[in-house]
Amino acid sequence: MTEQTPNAPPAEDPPLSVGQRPQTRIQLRNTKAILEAALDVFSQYGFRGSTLDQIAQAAGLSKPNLLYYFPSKEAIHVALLSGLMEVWLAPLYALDADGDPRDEIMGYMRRKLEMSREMPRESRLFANEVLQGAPRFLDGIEGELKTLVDAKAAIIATWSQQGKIAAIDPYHLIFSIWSLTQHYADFDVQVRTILGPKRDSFAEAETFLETLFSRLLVP
Amino acid sequence: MTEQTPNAPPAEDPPLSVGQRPQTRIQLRNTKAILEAALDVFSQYGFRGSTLDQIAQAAGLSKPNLLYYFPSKEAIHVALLSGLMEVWLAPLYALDADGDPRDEIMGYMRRKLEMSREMPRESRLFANEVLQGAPRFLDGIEGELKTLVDAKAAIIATWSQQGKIAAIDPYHLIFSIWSLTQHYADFDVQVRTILGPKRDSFAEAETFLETLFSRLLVP
DNA sequence: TGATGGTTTGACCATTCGGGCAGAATAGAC
DNA sequence: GTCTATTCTGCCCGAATGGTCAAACCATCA
Repeated sequence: MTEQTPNAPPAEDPPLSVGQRPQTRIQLRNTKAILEAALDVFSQYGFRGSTLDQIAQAAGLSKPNLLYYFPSKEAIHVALLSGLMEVWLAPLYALDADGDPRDEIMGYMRRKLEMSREMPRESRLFANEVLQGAPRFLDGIEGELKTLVDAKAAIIATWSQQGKIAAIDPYHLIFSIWSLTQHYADFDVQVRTILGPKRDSFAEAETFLETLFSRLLVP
Repeated sequence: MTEQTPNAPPAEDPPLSVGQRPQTRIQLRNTKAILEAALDVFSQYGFRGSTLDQIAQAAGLSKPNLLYYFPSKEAIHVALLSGLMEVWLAPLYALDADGDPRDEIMGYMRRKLEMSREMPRESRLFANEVLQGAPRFLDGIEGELKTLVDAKAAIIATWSQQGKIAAIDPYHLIFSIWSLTQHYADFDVQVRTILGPKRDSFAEAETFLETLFSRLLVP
């Protein structure tokens, strides 16, 4: 429940004046509440499927009050996306070129699965956005994400060439980690329905993915 | 009042393949055009993100004319979903208990990947729906889908126990096939952006997934 | 050719939605 | 307590949106 997200409030979106205002306690509390509520709503209904009224109600504010802190619905969405970007990419940033190849990749997979379990809303938020062509997020994908993936893929490629892991395409390895881990968050309803209420999908997923990637990485 | 004419235009049946109503040529053509257009629109924008005007325009019809063939926006969506269900599940239906275990599973994976390549709109349609909690499709998931998966998982479990393939959870194996193949359709924008325009994501995916599942299945 | 029933449309409606605005309420410094 | 900048709200608006309906259109066949 407790969000310990180290996200800085949207530095690019000071509510009122153009000049950078020092955030008051109220501003901080409300922008936080708004982003939290928006995460709830956007991740469940997508951008167009969500309404300002929904978000306002979830945040315990009136609609005009919402618009006092953010200039538009889209601004909230963008603020959310970019604010969560670094959190979302942190596990991949942590992949260390100097670590043990197998451990690093398995660790990345584990952290990603952990994030799917702990932050399913964030996962669905990004999934919704990308699914619909990332109309408000292409910049992020083309920029920071691509840069990061390119860098880490290069590291993995080196490991491959050195025979420390199997000779597989590093990009598709990363894709496979994304898809397999996020699947349990994004398609949670489906997974749970098929597995039934008694099974712990994430616990089982961990075992399964451990096996899968162990076998995949063996040189 | 042509309110509930029993033999008239489709009130609730999938007009395409299943319906055996005495359909006019015009009815057939237009319902087909509507569902085709709706697939385009719904798969791109999700249910709430799509408008009747969009669908009508894509189908080359007027909005009232749309509503002459389908009673509501939701009816179109449901008709689409249920109409496509059998197509979507066909690859899994084809998994044969009497075939060679490895071939059957690898074949299923290949057919699924092929479907992601050939029918990305359908993939995104289901993805959108499930992502948002499958509000209009839970029946399908709880019913036909779960039944089918249970049946095929049992087959795979047998193969596992007989040592013909690795001892892995059959449900998660199926999930992994879904997630890895559909990822290339659902997150197409992301995949293409990261790989760049010159690389053929699906061709590479085939190679990669071939390796991945070969290694995973080995007893 | 005229009758008939399926097909199409323009005009319309109620609701919802994103957003604007003036002014009231309030917090915090003095 | 006063004052001021910040925060909040009631009320409004124009544009979309899902959906309705009576009338018009048109293909077909007796």
